Amino acid sequence: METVGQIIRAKRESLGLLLRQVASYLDIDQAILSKIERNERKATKGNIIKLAEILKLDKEDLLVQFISDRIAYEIADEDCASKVLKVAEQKVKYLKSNLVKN
Amino acid sequence: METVGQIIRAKRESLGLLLRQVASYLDIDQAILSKIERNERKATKGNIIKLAEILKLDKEDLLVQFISDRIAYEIADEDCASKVLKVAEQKVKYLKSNLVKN
DNA sequence: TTATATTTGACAAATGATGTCAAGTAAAAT
DNA sequence: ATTTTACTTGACATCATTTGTCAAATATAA
Repeated sequence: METVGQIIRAKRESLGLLLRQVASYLDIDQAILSKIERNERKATKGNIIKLAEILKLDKEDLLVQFISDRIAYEIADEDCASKVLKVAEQKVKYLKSNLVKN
Repeated sequence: METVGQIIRAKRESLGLLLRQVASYLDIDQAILSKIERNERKATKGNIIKLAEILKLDKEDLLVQFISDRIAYEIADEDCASKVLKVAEQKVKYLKSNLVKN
């Protein structure tokens, strides 16, 4: 079970890119990218999109990893976590079906 | 598909309680409670726990509704929403299995 | 050692969450 | 029809979190 940070670091190193190079492409300090890769800071959605570009990763996949990381972290300490996810899925479906109408 | 706000308002009214009474029990201004009930503001976790008490609602159930509301709202605009939830579920399981060990 | 890459922690700025307050509206009671 | 009561609204204040910068510390490699 990989985190976004691990995915990013692995791919960055396999491409032989430096923190400073990637960070400059994202327009952030390399300190932040270093922290993102070690899950000490969270990326923004914009960071993720740019990362997918420069690291040649599938944007959709990376976004899924990113958002699911956030959610998992958010509810991991709840003992009703899996019930929460089931109910959330129903609510999302409901919201989406209404988006079409409105 | 009910939101937490709708659940709270329905139960408060069925108990014949006023916004001001419930709000004072939560130690917040009634304006906030009014907004929470109409989903214009989000409750805190503490609010929810106190609401379950005073409205005689099951605490676990209400928390599930509360957190799933948050998550659904958070990802409703993503078109990969249901994939996100599936991956999140796996990650939660993984995190939980490690919590036992550490 | 020297150079290069990464990490760390202190701090600043921007954003978002949480709350107060007072004036506004709506409905019911007098 | 006025007054009272309950609720709603929006402007604003305060506080916490997020997001970032910077420089010094630490590793890694020439």
